[in-house]
Amino acid sequence: MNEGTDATAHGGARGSLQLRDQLCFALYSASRSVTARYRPLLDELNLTYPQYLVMLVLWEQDEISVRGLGAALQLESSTLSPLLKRLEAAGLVHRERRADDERSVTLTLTPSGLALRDRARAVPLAMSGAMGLTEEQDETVKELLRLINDNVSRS
Amino acid sequence: MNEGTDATAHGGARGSLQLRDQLCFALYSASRSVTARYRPLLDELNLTYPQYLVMLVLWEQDEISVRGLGAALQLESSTLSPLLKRLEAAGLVHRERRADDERSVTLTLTPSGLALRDRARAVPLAMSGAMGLTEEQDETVKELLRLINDNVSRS
DNA sequence: CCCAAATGAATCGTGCACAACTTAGTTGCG
DNA sequence: CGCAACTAAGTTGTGCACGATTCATTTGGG
Repeated sequence: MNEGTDATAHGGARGSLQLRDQLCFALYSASRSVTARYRPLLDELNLTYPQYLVMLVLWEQDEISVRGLGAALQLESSTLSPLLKRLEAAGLVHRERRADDERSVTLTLTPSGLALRDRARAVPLAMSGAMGLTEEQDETVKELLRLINDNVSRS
Repeated sequence: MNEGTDATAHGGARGSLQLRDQLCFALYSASRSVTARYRPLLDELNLTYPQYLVMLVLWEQDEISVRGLGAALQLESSTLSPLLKRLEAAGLVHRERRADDERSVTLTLTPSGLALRDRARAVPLAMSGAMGLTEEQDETVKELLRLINDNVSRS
């Protein structure tokens, strides 16, 4: 009814200002919903969602620099430094300046951090169930999200 | 090579702890990239990304309660209250207690807030270009994101 | 060798998100 | 009517995100 006021209101929603047409909102909204759904699972592990992502990286590749972690997660040191301090305070991660380059800090898992991996194994499957996508939909959306990420990050 | 340690390492990635297999990370990561890409566009309008979303709602439906806005954006009053104060301070939004229910606050656009709509028209199209999806991919990913959102929010 | 540029991490300030709580106002039931 | 349950906003505390800046260290060119 109010489409007359929109420049491109003829089905193609690319230039619309309507919230429901915006891919960005679908993305923002789904991301927050998913994070919220993770929360109770991660509470069991005493991790926040970004902390969980950091642990995923470390479980995959122990001994990594803050810089390398930032590259993997696309996060700045200004985000990671305080987060890593909290993980260190929780006894999951050890931080140490590199002997051969004092600018760099090497992250390693403590025994406790390594052990947490076993308790975390149930998390991805539980979440996959909550999302309720078929294997094919799951792959499709992951591919499209990575495409968006690549296109938008480029330049 | 380290797939032997994963419970379900045979192609199906549903239960993997590897970062690149996680839909949640693709989602989180794409969402942040897209928001970052919006930033310079929205700086022109002196809006943050969540503020822009609030303005989208108000441009679509002027006169809405904080509660209604929260329902539209799936955000709590604890997030919206300070954000709306900033929009009011910027002279874009007017807040007023309802006469017939003093608990409720009605939001309306100021002339300046209404005028901003014209300057915002270019934003969605510019972003659509930056994301670089075909019309079909755009629709597909929006549908799947809404499906995820629905499934994950349910219960 | 020296010093300017570059690099890696951390710090600071602003603005979300959200849980837990508070305050004020409304409603409905005995 | 009276008051307990409920509702709408707002406040507080914690933890991201990120730009801008700082600090220590390393590197490379003259």
